[in-house]
Amino acid sequence: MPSLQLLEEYSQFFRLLSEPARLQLLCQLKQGPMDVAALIEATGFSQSHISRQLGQLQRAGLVHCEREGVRTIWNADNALVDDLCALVQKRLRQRLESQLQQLAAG
Amino acid sequence: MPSLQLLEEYSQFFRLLSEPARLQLLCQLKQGPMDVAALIEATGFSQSHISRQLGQLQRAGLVHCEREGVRTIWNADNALVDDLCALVQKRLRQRLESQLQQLAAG
DNA sequence: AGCTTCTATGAGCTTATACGCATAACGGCA
DNA sequence: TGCCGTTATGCGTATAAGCTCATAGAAGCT
Repeated sequence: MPSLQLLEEYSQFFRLLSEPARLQLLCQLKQGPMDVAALIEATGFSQSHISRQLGQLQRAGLVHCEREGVRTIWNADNALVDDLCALVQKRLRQRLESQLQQLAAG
Repeated sequence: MPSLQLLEEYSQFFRLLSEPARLQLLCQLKQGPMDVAALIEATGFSQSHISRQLGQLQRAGLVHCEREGVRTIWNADNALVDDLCALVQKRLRQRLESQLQQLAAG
């Protein structure tokens, strides 16, 4: 069994992804590098909120930024989140299909 | 890009895994079916706490239970969490190795 | 240097939830 | 039916974190 410390690290990582706002920012950045103004436009979040969430994602190494003059251009870094989401999506689909079958059978 | 609703579902799922206690319970059950008394013994959590966390995992379809007389025997249901944790572990290792290299290079 | 624009952060409010205590609900047994 | 052991749940508390407002910090321009 994984150590408690490792479980703690896993859970911290999953916690990052447990916030829709952060997932949404990640997905936006997957489309391509963007500055904060574009993220505000795309998501409707406040500037400070976006800044904080990006900070968390950055500390986890999921995004990085390059300063371009006065603007900060943010990039998504890693395919991991896509893979994780794909697995979860597959699971969600399976569950719904299973529920559908039960409904049909009942 | 995934819809906001789908992102919400992803995040709810990740939130389940964002609590060390739940991950720990899942890992224990991966070892084999157990009743609540055994889980209390193994984790040190209170009975009510365990009951609630198992309830959440059950609603997500990650565990299920069979009543055996007065006891409830719990089982882990799905390999998904193992896969997710494996991916995250790989990522954590990569990051640590990268930091190590930077330290050596600096 | 002073002004403007863009981003990061401290302070505070609010909500969500983990966690324990007490107790209710439920199943088995005499 | 009454009692006991096991699990679920209402309630209260504490803490973590999202979110906003205001403001500080940083970068470019004149």
